[in-house]
Amino acid sequence: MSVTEEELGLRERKRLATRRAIQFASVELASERGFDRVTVDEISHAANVSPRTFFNYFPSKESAIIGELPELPDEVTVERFVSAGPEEPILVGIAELLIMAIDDADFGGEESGDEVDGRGAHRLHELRRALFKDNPQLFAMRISSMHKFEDELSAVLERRLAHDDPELTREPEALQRRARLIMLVAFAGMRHAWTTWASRGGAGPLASLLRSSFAELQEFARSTS
Amino acid sequence: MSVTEEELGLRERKRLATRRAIQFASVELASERGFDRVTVDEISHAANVSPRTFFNYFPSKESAIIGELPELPDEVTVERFVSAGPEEPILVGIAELLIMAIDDADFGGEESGDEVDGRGAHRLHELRRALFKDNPQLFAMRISSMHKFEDELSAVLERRLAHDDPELTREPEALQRRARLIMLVAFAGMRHAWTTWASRGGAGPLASLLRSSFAELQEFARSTS
DNA sequence: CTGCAACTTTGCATAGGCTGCAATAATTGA
DNA sequence: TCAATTATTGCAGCCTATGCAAAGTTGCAG
Repeated sequence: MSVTEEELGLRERKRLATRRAIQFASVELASERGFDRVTVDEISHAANVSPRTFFNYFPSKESAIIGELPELPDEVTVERFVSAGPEEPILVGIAELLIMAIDDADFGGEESGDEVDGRGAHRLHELRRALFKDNPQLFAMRISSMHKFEDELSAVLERRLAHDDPELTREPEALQRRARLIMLVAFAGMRHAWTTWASRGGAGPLASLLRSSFAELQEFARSTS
Repeated sequence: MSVTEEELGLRERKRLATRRAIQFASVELASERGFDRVTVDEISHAANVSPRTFFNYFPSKESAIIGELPELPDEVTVERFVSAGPEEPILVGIAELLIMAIDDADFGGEESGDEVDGRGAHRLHELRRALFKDNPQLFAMRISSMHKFEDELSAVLERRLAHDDPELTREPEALQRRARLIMLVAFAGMRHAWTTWASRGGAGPLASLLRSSFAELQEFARSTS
């Protein structure tokens, strides 16, 4: 039961609607014509706002298209991951974190569509996925825009590593480096999942492909050590 | 003994010189003022060319700053990697390939500076390294511009995997996916090395940090399997 | 329900990246 | 030395993006 859009004043509801209208227009036009054959003017016109207003909502054309950035799940879930213990394979845990982080509708599985909430949101996500499938450069842009998320994930991994082996906290630098390395490997897994998904024409839920990629990662780790 | 700049006509030598002048001006001005507080006009002026000429040499301001893209070493070296055999740890081999690919001066160790060839090239590389150290975003740009290299490396890894285990060629798709996964992990290692380098203030040769990062990668692989 | 405060939308002006085109200039090879 | 090739440049123009101030909305207290 998401809180979105219930109990909001007219002002905020309008804002939400405008935001979505712009995103929708962006993604739809980019799907039809390609990212750089659409102008902000055209998008704004399709969304019934002035070009200037477009830039009040998004800092760049790109950002209107690539969608919301991932966010770590709630602290309870994070804490469960952190304290899962050293026996629990870390890659599996990370995969689940990522699946949650990257927003069900965008990345995910079932999607019970009866919520009034996500009227257009669902369709927007589908369009965006199709767009990304045909434009790897957009996926690359999306990845590049995740610096903040990278740092957050890195911090969580640090907690996990410290919890698994308290010894490590005696060398904070090494701990941090290790966390960052694992974060980068996780991102490699994410990119891999996406590549696989795209090369198969976008069939199947991304979430399960992500699990597969992380399994292959595990397998590679085994074979190389 | 590099072939560069020997036995070239006046025309090509001028072209080379102009190219370097532009790169130098770009990097120097960006160091002083930051990437987006320098205009192409200013760079062009500093390099004594018209702004229009700037864009005859580089497709974007960015590309003048980030420098040449990495290239795989010669086929002999690549073939040695491909046929190293399954007992040879693949990550070590990849690390050496990367070190060669990313251009000694840019990434590397000693650099015997007595070549007449790299008069300004050496200083340019140093400046660029310093610039990258303080601007992680530029390093990110550089990484993003390596799509072609990613594919090349992926192809080499495919050959290596097929050579190590000919069975794999019976499932070309799986082979390709595996190669790509390893390539992405290798890039993770590269980013990690660079992060470490930058966070330590740019001390020490990048090549050895790359080896360290790949060793940590190996260590992580062992610990997680 | 009125009117003020807070916020949003918009137009306008401007900077800066980037491209096509056509004129001019330099280099090369015969 | 001349003609072909290639390089440089200016110019006009399109597009993204930002600051600023005017005009329009919404929300809320009286």
